[in-house]
Amino acid sequence: MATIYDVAKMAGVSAKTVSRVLNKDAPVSPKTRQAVIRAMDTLGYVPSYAARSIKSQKSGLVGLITGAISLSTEETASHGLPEIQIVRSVQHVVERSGKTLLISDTGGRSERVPELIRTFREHRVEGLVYVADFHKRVELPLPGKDVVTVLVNCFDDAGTPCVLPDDEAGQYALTREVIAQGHRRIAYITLAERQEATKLRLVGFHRALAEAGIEHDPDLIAPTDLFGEQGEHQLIWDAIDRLLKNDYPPTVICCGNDRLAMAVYGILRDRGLSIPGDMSVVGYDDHRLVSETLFPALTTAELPYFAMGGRAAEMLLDLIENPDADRPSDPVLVGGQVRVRQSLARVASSSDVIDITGRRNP
Amino acid sequence: MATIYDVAKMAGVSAKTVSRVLNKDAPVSPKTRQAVIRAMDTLGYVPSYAARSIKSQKSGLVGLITGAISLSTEETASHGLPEIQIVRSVQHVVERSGKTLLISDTGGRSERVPELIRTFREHRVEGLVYVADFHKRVELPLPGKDVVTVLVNCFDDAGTPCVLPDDEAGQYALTREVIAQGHRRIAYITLAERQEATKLRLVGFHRALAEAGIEHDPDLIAPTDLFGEQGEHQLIWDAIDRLLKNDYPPTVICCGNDRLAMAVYGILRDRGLSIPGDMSVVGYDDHRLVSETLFPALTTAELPYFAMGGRAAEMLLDLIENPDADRPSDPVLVGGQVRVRQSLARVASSSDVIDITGRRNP
DNA sequence: CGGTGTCATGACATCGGTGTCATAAGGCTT
DNA sequence: AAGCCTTATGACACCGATGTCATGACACCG
Repeated sequence: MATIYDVAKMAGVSAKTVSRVLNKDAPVSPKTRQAVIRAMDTLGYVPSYAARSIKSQKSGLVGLITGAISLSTEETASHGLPEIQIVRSVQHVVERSGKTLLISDTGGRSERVPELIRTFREHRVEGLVYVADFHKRVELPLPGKDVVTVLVNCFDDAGTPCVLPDDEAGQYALTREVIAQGHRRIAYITLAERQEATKLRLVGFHRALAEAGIEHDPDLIAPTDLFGEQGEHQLIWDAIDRLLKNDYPPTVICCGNDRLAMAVYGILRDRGLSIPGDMSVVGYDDHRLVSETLFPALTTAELPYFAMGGRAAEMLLDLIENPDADRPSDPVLVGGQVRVRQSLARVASSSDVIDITGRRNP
Repeated sequence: MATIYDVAKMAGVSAKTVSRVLNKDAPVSPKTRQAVIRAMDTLGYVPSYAARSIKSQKSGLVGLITGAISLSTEETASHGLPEIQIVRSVQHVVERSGKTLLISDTGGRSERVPELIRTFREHRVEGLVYVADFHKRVELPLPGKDVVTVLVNCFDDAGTPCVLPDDEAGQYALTREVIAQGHRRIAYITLAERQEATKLRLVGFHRALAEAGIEHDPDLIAPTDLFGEQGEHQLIWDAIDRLLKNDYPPTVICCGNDRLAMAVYGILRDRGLSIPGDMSVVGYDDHRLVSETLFPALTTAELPYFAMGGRAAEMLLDLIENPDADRPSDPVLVGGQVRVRQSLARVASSSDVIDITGRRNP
């Protein structure tokens, strides 16, 4: 590959002059500039980033680590949640800033993280982004003070800057929408309770119910601990079975995520219920592949992965620019939209009437 | 960040000796080695890749471009197909070889490709992988002879080495499985006919039918041109409507992909048909999120993205090692498994009986 | 005891750029 | 015409590693 000296020789000038043409940091006579540019074109010259960066002490690189990054040996059969959206938006923002993103995937083997960090440090990355596959607490080996770090979709106890989905607000808004459609008997099949998102969303769920004066009925909450194992359909079947056998069965089932809603669709119909005629179904995530394709299309709350990634990247670039500015100690929460689609039906006011008698909502 | 000179000074040796400890390319006395290692640890020293690579003339970098990379302005609302699996496996193989992968995403704006290539050349990548979101023909700006290139999930007219899914064999094997379950009236809702995959899979489909002595019935083929626009549910509804109104309706519907199958599930049930009791459904892709979660779980053919990425990465690394070896001029085809799940039912031999009378299979 | 070989180590050049400073050429002032 | 300023350009050092070659210390041999 051609070097700046090859270009200089061909153009009959010094290397420094070529450098000036490249960087436009000093005047060059039009005639010389032309000759230099012609030589660069002829040789297909592209300046070497490596050579530049040893001199300038700036690598222009940012690292990103993704893929089941928790160091605790926790089962994490992440079922293809599109955390890739986070990566895409980080990429987008970083690239637009003129820097280059190095992406590493642990492939679920979190013990490799230190090794990846070492590689990043060899490349002198100026910043690091950690992306988790779902909202979780993590304990991470940090790269050191000279590499600023931002966490996305996860947080640690060390107070590392982080960007998180606002699960509480999301579930709250979604549940309000369900209530606005007249529903009063609202079931909720949650994900594993130990998940951060589950805890927060339950808070939002209950807040919306309380605000609407709907009393909490524990029989309508069905926790499921799914992690993509065999037999998870059976678990969901049982949960639904219990809900339907309730004396006052629900008119809508809220699901912990869109994937769960997909399974619920099949099971409800297998039991002869139509959606949303006999039962409304609501998801969470707005996993477009699922929510838009299911028939009928799924009402759900957006997990704002794209926005989160962008926000995190901007924070990181800012921290790289001003390393001494005091970093926000609180997590940055990003809210998402509620997407109302056909799976949520308006229910007749009969329940409202009964509501008034005080019998159905004890 | 500490340099090799800082380490040398602290250890009381020359930089070259530190280099020798790092690279183990010459004997160093145990005592000196200890002192050097202690100094490296104290300073948190990590050698600079940039400095190394200008000297060695090897960057140790491989570039990857993904995201709607066709240069023709073609509508490509890729609906989240997990081509990310390709990227993951390329990453895995490249990383294991000791090199580092640079990933760029065009974000659907293919006109940015030349710009991305320039950035890669600035970083002196030794090889380049192009990943397409679905099996397609492309016309690409190639980076030049000093950067070997491999295409994945796409091919060009210039004979660039490429790795493709064996769509013909996949659909053939899948259809054989359907036939083995006793089905004779087999419908096929295809994707857009201009897609490479569609053409090839139709060939495999017909080959399997012909081998089983089942005559081709054009009324059972329903092409749909879906690209995630509004109203695509209506298109699928119409296609199914036509199939069901057939005098001899099908006992199974094969779908162009798993996403389509997901929509078909909903529509069939909305019409009161149970799956697979009244109608079997078969997909393509083995998009696990969909195929395993749908109830009942979906029978489908694997699109071997993971294997394809690994294969492509190995090819590329090989080409980097031996740039002069004659490259394979034919596409490398990678086959996938057939995944039989509950959505495909065995049909009673009644059809076999009728088969013999020759009335149902005209 | 001098010569020779081995081992451990260092001085210095080099890779491809950029920052610093010097200098030649030309135009303007007085 | 001498002096001065501006403009365009080049020589050289430097960034952080590694390759080449030299050198000093020491052991071994005859």
